[in-house]
Amino acid sequence: MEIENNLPKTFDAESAQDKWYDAWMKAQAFKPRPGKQNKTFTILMPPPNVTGKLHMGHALDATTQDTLIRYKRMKGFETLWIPGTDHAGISCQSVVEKLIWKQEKKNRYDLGREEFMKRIWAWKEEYGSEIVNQQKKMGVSCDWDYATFTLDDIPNKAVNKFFVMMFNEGLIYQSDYIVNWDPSLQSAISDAEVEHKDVKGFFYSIKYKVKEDPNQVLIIATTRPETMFGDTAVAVNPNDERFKDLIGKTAIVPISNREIPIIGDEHVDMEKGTGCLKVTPGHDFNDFEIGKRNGLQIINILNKDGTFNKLAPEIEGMKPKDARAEVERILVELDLLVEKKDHVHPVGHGERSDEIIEPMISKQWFLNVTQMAADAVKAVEDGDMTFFPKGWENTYFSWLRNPKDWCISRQLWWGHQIPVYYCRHCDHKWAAETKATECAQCKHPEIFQDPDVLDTWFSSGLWPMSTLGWPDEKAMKEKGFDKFYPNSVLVTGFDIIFFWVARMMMMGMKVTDKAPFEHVYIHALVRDKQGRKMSKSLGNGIDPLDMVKEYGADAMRFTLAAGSGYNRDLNLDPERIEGYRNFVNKLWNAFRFIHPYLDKAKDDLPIKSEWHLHDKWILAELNTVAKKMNESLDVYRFDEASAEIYSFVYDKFCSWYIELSKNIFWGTNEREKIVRATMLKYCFSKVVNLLHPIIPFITEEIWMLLGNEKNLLITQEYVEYDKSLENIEVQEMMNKFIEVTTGIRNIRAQVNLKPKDEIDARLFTDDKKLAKFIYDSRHFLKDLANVKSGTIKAKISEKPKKSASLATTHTEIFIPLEGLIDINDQIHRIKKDMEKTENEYKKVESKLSNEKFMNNAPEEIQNEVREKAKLFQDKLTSLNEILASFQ
RNA sequence: GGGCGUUUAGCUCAGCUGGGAGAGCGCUACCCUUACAAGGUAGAUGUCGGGGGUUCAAUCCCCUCAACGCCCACCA
Repeated sequence: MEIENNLPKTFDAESAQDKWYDAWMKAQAFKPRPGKQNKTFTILMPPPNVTGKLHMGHALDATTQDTLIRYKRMKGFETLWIPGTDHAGISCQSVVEKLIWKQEKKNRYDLGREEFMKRIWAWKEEYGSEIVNQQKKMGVSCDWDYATFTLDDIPNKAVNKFFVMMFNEGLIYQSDYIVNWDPSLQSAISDAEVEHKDVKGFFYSIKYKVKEDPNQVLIIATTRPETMFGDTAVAVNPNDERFKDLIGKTAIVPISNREIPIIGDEHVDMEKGTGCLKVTPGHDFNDFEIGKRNGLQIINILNKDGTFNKLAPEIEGMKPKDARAEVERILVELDLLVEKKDHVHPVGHGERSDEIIEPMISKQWFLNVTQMAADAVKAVEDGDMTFFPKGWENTYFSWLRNPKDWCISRQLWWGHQIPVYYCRHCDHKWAAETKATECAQCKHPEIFQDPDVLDTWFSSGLWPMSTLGWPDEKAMKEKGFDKFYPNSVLVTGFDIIFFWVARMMMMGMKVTDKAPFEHVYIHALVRDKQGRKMSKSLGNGIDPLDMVKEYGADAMRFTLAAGSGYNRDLNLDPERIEGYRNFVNKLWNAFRFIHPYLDKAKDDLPIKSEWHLHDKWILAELNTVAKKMNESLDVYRFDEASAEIYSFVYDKFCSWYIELSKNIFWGTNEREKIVRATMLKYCFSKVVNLLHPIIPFITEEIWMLLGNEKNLLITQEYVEYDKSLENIEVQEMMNKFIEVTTGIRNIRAQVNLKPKDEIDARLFTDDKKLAKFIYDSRHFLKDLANVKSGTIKAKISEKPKKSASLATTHTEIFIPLEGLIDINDQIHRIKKDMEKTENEYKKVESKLSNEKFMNNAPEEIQNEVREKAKLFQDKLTSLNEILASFQ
């Protein structure tokens, strides 16, 4: 009989994606809704940059968080997933600056602050939402009504409020400091934004004359001779016998012929270079420290754009690279250059601009984080916040246990302008939450606001609160601050544990006294299949949207979930996505199989007495999977959860249960058909339910086709473990049955039987339950291994002669094929198996005969070993029997 | 230099509190069998990085060596 099937042979991912995303939105399925748990579950999405294009890191973020939120939603939590975007100060500003320069050959100063800001906002409005559309393609089920942009009104208020709080507590202060100056951005950037790269350069040895003794010359080694215009001392180690006498004397800086003191400072490494160090406090971090210790003068010889200023007249206007060459030329001319040799050394580069960073003195705002950092450490130590995997707390601690004050000002325009005002009239300086129009002290209207903006992470640190309305009381009420703060879990990559996690902890606890989340799940970083970082320069990036297009969002999500556990890297090979696309398709085709029988299926399971052994088995297996999936997802082991359901679908459901159903559907017993159809529908409902958090689209589609046109799967209750379905006995029996069936197939393959060749199988076992199980399943062996006839007898019975044979630990299998098989080949195979089994037997036997083992090993283990020994023995006996049958 | 981590099948990785080495992909052979060739059936492959120790028993615990990766510090 031909079965009509109007479903397409492959799953159409693309149309399902759009269809179901719209349906979920329409049903408002992403909005928080009280459930049976009577608890909330909140996730805060790490806000992608507005400049951004979706990359694999976002895809992983989206997959893990969406899987969690869908899982918890189905479990009956009142779930809220908050999306948002970040203004990304530096990178966004530089993108727009570059664009304007390209189109109009104008920089931001040409346009002026107001006009430039207008342009950047316009750019943001046009391109800033791109990433949101891309996220939707992947099925993220966040509540878009909560979407927040870091420069929105409320985050803005939050920033000002927090700033003023800290300012008034005296924790925010302004100081001259040596900062990492990015000449291309013309802004200070934080230590953490500086990336050190090895660069090929030279080590120059230069003569510095000593004033007091014209014959004496100090040889100073440096990689940066051009900074000598900023030298304000020469330092030697006070313990260095070679130079001890020089301390207190005066050195003369070459070229400019300035006189500078020779000082002693422990920092100087006697082994390194020549043991003499030129000290340039204005342009070197260590020298800055030396300068502070010794009260040295600071000379700034650089302009903001990184060129030299008039204090270095010989190289004024040059960039460091040219300046270095020029200084070298002059030194050679003056015969002051002793040596120049190749030298590779690390040089700081701006993470975003990739420009060489110049250490430079400037006035910056700082936040004293000493106490906040200590509190943030304590919260984790006390278990108020837990890292998954736990090891990441070390990274967190290592940052926060040695906190350096946070340089929070940036010389940019795009961002939150620092809410500090200055009065031109009375010189008063104050911080205000709302825009000031007159001096807080003398009421004079001639005031101006600090031109700098705050580090992007300043607003990011307040994100868990500001997205829920803080500090606006009305907004907090509307958004349910009290209900959803603290968040349940934060999902992010380890690269921003300090940048973001630590700062949210510090700031959140400062304001609310509570850690902003209970758990932090740190996922892997996505790399290419060779383990390299995906980057533009390597060109090895994989665009998630390309993958979605090619394989479907579900396939990509499953791949990412299957790769996410407690690992640190996720090496992604598109071939893996293809593999899981095949899995998605397998699921689809399994559904196509049951589809024609659905009209026979009842809504409720039949009474237990009607359950076939195979039914009991599949329900027990399904139940086991449900248990493991719940357990795994609870602790963020997406890899385990994926593997469980994957192997269930392939190795249990498709390979056996569906195969075992064909005989029934092709038979004539209508009642059996109804029972089986009901079972299949039931199992399939559970399977798509279990899979939904990971692959939402196909599961929602199948759920509908299973006859649930009115109820969306997204709002169903997640399958949980059910003790009444447990059935270890049937599971064991079925495993043996599978072993026997595979054994028969194995023999068929060995002797090159064609699938069409029918066989007669003679089975011998002493396991009576198994014998009955096989007998009850005898009709199925026709479909499974093309067994036409056969017998099951006790092992003691007479065996057929010269058959193709094989033994398991419980059953001997004989396929009488005399004349068709090579007897020697058979004997060879049996002997080989025997050898292997003997080896295994010896291993366990040696344990049993080991007195120490018998005295020390726990009884449980001893029993297990005894059990194994018996099984191997049984198998050996069987193999001997078979061998005898060839005599 | 300081810290963290990794090393298990050709590739990517899993192996929880020690007790017979696993998965996916790839590979080989046979099969277009009425859900699926994006498939089926069967199969091969590992001194669990090296060395030492603890233990009745070590892929798992301890020490040590090696290789690799990441983070931090470092422009003499």
